[in-house]
Amino acid sequence: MRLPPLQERFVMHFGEMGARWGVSRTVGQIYALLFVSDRPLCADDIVEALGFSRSNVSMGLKELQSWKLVRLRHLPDDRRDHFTTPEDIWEIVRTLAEQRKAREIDPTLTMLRELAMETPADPSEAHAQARMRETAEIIELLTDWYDEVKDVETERLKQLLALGAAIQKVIEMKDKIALFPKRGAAADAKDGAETKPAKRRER
Amino acid sequence: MRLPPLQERFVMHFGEMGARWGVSRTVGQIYALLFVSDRPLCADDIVEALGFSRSNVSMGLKELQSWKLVRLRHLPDDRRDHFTTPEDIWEIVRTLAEQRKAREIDPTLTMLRELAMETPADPSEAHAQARMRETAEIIELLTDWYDEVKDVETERLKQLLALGAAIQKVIEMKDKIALFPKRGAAADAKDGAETKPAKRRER
DNA sequence: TATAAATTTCAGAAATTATTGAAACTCATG
DNA sequence: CATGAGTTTCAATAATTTCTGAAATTTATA
Repeated sequence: MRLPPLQERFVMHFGEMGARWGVSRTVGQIYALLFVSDRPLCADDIVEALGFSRSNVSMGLKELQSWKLVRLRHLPDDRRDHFTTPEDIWEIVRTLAEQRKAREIDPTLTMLRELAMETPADPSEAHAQARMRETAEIIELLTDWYDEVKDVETERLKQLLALGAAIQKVIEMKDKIALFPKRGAAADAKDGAETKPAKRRER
Repeated sequence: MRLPPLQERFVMHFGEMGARWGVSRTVGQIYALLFVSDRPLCADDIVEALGFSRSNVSMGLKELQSWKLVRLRHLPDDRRDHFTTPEDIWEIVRTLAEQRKAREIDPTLTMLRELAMETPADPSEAHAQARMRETAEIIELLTDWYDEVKDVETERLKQLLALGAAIQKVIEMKDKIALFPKRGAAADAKDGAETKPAKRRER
């Protein structure tokens, strides 16, 4: 590996981390390298920098493309594919969240819903099925939240994050204000959850 | 494997998923089995149900204990250790979040902070270092948010989740209300982020 | 404290996953 | 439409991880 020291440490760390995230060490390192690079890199650049075989790099790039984590670019007077990561790191965060949801959460939820529907032949399965239903409900709550929040624009998102748990105070305030109701219905001042527009349940 | 059909499918699925989550298939299956079981199970029960070797089950249980995902119990008139998962699934969600943060995020943040502090010998590292700094900032924003929200009690948390992106409306409302300021400072009605108590930065 | 049940350790075997190099393929260009 | 740079595929091999069984250790109780 022929790489300046800071970059090398970064790349090494993400190699190890990648392994915990369902990609191989190689793929993690390739991504880390692209992420810190100040220009698009082609496969040969990566071979040069990390010392993997050409074919390994090719497969790694293919996998990163399947994760939508890298972008293909073409430089003038160079036929080779070059790769970059988005300039905007928030975009990367969003892509990661989206992909992990699609690969881990969604299939699990599908399975749980299937199992929740069935009528077990063996009555001893009742408890297990109840737990599966409960799990599905919680996952639905979390993914519904995610689906709502994921499209909030970055600046707004930062505001929400900065508020953190203090959001509770704001909700309490809103509840008090609801004592002067806008529309006909007399709001329940104790429970802030009612204001949600209407539960989505397609997916 | 001697297990009724719904449980078997559930256990199999979580075995595969576990593999994507940094635990082995075996560990995933053991956890899934404990999760749906209506009583505490001992190692022999697990061997019986899943057909792994006794020692494999022992190591799996040890790993689950290191994740704090299972609880040790003792039944009357039985010397064997028995294991359960928490009744309250939200508690499991919290433990998972806590553990994954500790194993994946915290070490990464430490490394990024270290690298961000150093003065690169090679000036070509400037861009890489800038990206690392930016990454550290975003991770800090997210983990600070998490640290604030993680202790919110479950019912409150459900309310927050149910609000979802609609929270923006509440913030806008709060901003308007801030036009009648409580204390001296005249609030900026455009930017809701200022109300945060003060940035924690210990960890 | 002896003993027997329960659990853990650990080195090797088995299974899985990652990596490579050679060959096949693609496709813009002369 | 032939060439060759660039890319991908794939079977083989290397590396890693997981799993096992036998032996060692721990622990409750007699």
